[in-house]
Amino acid sequence: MQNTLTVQDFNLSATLDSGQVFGFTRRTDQTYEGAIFGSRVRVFQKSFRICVEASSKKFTETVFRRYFDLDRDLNSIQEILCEEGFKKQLEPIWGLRLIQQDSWEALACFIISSNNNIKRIQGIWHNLTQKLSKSGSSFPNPTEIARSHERVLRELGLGYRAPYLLRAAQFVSVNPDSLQVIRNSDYGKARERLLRFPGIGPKVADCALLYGFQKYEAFPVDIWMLRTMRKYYFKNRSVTEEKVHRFAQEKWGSHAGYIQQYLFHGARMGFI
DNA sequence: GTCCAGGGATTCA
DNA sequence: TGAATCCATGGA
Repeated sequence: MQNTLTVQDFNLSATLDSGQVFGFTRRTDQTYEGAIFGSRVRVFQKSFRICVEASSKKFTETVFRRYFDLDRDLNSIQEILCEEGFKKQLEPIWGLRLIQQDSWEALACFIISSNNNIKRIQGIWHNLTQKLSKSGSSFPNPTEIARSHERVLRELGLGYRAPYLLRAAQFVSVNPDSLQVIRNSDYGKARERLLRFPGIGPKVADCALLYGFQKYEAFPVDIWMLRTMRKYYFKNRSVTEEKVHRFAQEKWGSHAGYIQQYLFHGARMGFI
């Protein structure tokens, strides 16, 4: 499949560089290669035009638009950023969108993400994909990881997170409908379920829920968000992650996830 | 050598 | 309850 489509309020590089997905490699300034639901894709943006090349015929424009959340109206997000006084500073990343990625991939990647950095997580993504997935080009499914061993996962760079990922993979491969159950639950219930897994705490759960289960109330608080929220909403006083989380939930509700993504990426880029 | 990274579990006070 | 400590690993 090769296609060109017209987009509004979409920023490909901000979307793919904002730490929500780890399987994309930047080839040129605006060209990325990666895997979307099992298809290899190459994506290129030039202003309002997107060019997509995919290895599979099953990969359609509809799939692309859903994956990049392109049918969402971002006006309400823009209004909030404006009210909060971030509009001007975050102009360079305007059009950043939350990817609707595969539930298992998001869950697995954010188990790996704990006390880790984005570059290493990307490296581990590629190691797992090359060594454990049948295709060698898209993220291994739960069964493929469950068949592996803790020792192998450690060799691929997971460190102490290896048993966490292994146990999650084993659980999901034995209970194949468990992800769908979480998807069908409301945010609070879904969060409770994820928190029962070893290696999944509040932050990892919120990332998985936001990126992999489309729970837009989720508000992951990592070290960057803690610093940023302290700076703008807590007069630089020390606050707990839990308090920041509660604050954002009450303030932004179902928009919290999107606001978090703009603040997180904006802070990492040095814009705020 | 030391610090840090999209944290979480365990131990200790 | 809340604060310290440990956990693998690689880049800065």
